[in-house]
Amino acid sequence: MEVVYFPKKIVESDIFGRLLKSDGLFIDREAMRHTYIPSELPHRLKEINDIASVMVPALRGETPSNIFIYGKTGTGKTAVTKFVGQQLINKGKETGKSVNFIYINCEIVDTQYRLLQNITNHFISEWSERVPFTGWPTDEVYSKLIKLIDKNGGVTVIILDEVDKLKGDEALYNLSRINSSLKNSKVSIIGISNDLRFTEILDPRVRSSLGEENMIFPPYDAGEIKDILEQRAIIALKPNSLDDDVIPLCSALAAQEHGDARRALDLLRISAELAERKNSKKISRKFVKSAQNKIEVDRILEVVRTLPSQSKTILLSVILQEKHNKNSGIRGAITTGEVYEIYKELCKKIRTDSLTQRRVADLISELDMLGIITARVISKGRYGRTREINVSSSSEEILKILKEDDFFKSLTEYKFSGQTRLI
DNA sequence: AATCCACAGGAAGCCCGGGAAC
DNA sequence: GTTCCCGGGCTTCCTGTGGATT
Repeated sequence: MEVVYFPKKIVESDIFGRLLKSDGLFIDREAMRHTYIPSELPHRLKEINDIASVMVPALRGETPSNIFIYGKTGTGKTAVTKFVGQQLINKGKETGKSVNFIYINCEIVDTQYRLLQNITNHFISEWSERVPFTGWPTDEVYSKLIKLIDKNGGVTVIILDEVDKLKGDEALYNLSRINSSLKNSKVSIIGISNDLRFTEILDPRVRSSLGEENMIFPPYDAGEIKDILEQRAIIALKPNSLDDDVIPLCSALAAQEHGDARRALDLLRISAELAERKNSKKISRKFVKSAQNKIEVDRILEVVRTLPSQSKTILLSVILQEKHNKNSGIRGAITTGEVYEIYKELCKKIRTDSLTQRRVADLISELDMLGIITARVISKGRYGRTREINVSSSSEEILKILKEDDFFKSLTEYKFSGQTRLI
C-alpha cells in the first residue's frame, strides 16, 4: 500500500472550491462529448427524415419495417437513431400511443442470453422480478419476453448498435421472428453497423428480414464538421474563448480521418482542456496541435499497455538500444540483429524462453504496423540487408507504461556488455 | 562484374487451446 | 465424454536480395 501525504497547505486550502471558481473555458463540458445528443443535428436532416418516415407507422400502431444502418465511425448513426427515438417517444406520449424504444450496444451486450435478458428487464421495473444475469435457460427468457411485450402492447423499437459484435446469428434470427409469436404488439429492429460487409456473412433469412430498409450514412466533409463543431462550441464553451482558425483546423484534421465527427469533437474538447490547464483565456491553434499529439500518444500508450509480454520485451530492447546509442553518441538507427541480441539477454534475465529471430522479426513488423515503432527495410550494401528501427516519439512515456508491469520492474536497471544502462 | 553480408520473408509443419460434432 | 477440426503462435528450413566492397 502506498501512503500519500498531502502537504498541510493544500489540505487546508479548498482545492475543489478553487478549481470550481477558477475561470475555466467550459460552460457545459458534456456537450463536447460524442455521447451528447444535441437538440439539432446539422447535416443529417435527410437521414432523420428517412428513419422517421420508416418509423411513423409505430404511432399508428402498425409495425415499422426493420432497418439496417451502415456508416463509418463518427458519421452520426447512433446520435441520429437516438434522436429519432426520443422524438418518437415524445410523440407517442402526446398521442397516447404506447411506444417503447430500447437502445442496446452489442459491443457490451454480446451474447443471445444477455441480449434477451436486457430487453426483458427493460419491461420490468421491480428489481426483484428482473431476469438474473445468468441461470435461466435462454428459451425461458425468450418466452418471458414475449409475454411481457404482449402485455405491454403497442410497438417496441429495438436498436442494436454495433450489431456486428453480436456473437452468433441465432439471436438475430430469433429476434427477427418474434413478431409471429406476438398477438397485441409489434417489434421492429434497427441494426447499426460500421462493417459494410456484415450482412454478407449473415444467414440469408436474417438478412432479408432485418434489411427491409437499408441506409448508408456518408462521412461528413470538412465544412459539415465545421458546422457541427460550431454548434457544440456555442453550447459547451464560454463566448470568445476560441481563436477564429481553431474550428477550421479541427475540421480539416478530422476530415482527413475519413470525416469522423467524433474525432473532431475529441480534438476540440482536448484542445480546450489543455488550454484550460494552461490557464489560457483562449484556445489557439497551438493547443490543437498538442491535442492532436496527446490523442496520438494516448493511443500508443493504450496499445503498449495491452501488448503481450514478448512484444513488450522486444519493445523494451528497442528503447534500451536507442537510449544506449544516444548516450554513447552513436548515430543511426538500430538493426534487427542488435535488437535480437538485447532481447535474448533480457529474456535470460527474467528467465523466460526467448523466441527465434524469425519470430522476433515478425513481432517487430507488428509493432511497426501498430505505429509504436517504425521499421523500414534498408540495405547496407556489403553489410547486409536489415530493418532500420526507430521508436515513435514518446519513448519516455512508453517506458513508464512498461514499468507498470511487475514483470519488467526488475529490468529498471540493466547491465549489458559491461555498461550500466539506466532506464 | 562478381562477391557476399545480414538479414527479409515465404513455406511447411508442430503444438496447443477452444469450439463444434459425434 | 471423446473426437475432430480450426486457427494462431511458433519453429525450422529455406531462398532471395540491394548495394558497398573487392
